[in-house]
Amino acid sequence: MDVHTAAETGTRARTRRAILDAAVTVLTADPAAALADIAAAAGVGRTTVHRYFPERAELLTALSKHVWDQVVEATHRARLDEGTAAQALGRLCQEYFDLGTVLTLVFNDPAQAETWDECSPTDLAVLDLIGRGHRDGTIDPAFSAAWVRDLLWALLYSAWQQSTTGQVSRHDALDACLRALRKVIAP
Amino acid sequence: MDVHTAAETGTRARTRRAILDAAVTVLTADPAAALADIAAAAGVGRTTVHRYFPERAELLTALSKHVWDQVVEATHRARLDEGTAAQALGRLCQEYFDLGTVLTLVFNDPAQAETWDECSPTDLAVLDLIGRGHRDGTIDPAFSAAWVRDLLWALLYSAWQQSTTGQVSRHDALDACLRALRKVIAP
DNA sequence: TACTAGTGGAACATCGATGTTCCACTACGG
DNA sequence: CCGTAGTGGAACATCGATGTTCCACTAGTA
Repeated sequence: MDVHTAAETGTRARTRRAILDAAVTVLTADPAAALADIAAAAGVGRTTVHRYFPERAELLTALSKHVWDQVVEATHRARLDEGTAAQALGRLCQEYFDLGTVLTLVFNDPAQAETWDECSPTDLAVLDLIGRGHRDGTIDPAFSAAWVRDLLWALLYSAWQQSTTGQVSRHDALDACLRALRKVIAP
Repeated sequence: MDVHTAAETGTRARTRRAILDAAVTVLTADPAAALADIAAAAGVGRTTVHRYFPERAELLTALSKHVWDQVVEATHRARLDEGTAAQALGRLCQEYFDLGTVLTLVFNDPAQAETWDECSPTDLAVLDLIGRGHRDGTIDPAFSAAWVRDLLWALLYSAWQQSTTGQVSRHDALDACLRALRKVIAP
């Protein structure tokens, strides 16, 4: 069957996906959740989880990669090199926001820090974008690139917080997030 | 001896304090850390930890209260009713920043959420302060009170992040944090 | 000096999460 | 209809964290 090299068959891919999605949901709520909880959330048996990810660490690694791939895609969709840097940063903010609380998972997990490499191409692209904003005058040079990047994440975290606790609609949360971002980076 | 009602003797108070401080440090780095790690960090035996906090949950509760007390004190020191609301919010930001990463602990712990009551007097005082800012014209009314409060935490988180990773000095991190805060809330 | 509070460590029992094995069941394509 | 991929569940072994008990040690103090 050569399962390892070829793409997995439909059923297997679907089950694998279901487990990863459930893991995102459950682990976001409780990073120390047991595999049994994840299996239940995915609607599969605990045995099946072990069939796809023999060890917990492997599930976490795959999960990290799963989320990471989404980040790379989202960053790509934001077309960082089009328009002014401030506009591109706004698009990036929207794209990341759509990924949901997923990101807080890997973002806060110290064990997966190596996967979330600060020097990854994506992170560098974001820093470059902010540097471009410093030069094209659409981002306040008084704030360092690293600070603006961290600020972006912090604002997203707040926005997710607001929309999760149910006080605010997703749309309003994103709107406030974008307005705050623009105000801060405005030169 | 009536240990329970009277204040604890010097030695006991000191040991208790050492355990709580160590717990803050260790649990901030890894929320799932074992009691043995906390004991080691505190420089006491694991048995001693159990002597002060028979169950892990009791340690977490005491820890939460420990941190919470610091927040209440910091809020008080910020003298929220003096000067303009924007000035007071700046002072509050500084006071909270000085508490360090301690706050991210309770802030992120879902199990301790009830202690961190959203409707606590302190939280209400902060929301009132922002409301005052809306009226006295020093805080942009386009941002709701809850959003500004969450924003404050988000900025603090970023600032701590920056100063922890060692790229930026504590002073510079706080400075950037305050400047960002002022820019966002400026009407 | 003797007494006591406080401590550290060894040893043990317990519990929950993890990982493994095995078997029965179901869906599905030949 | 039969064989196979995929699955669920029971049962078991293991491991680490937790909680408990007991005893020996040390620093103060009457």
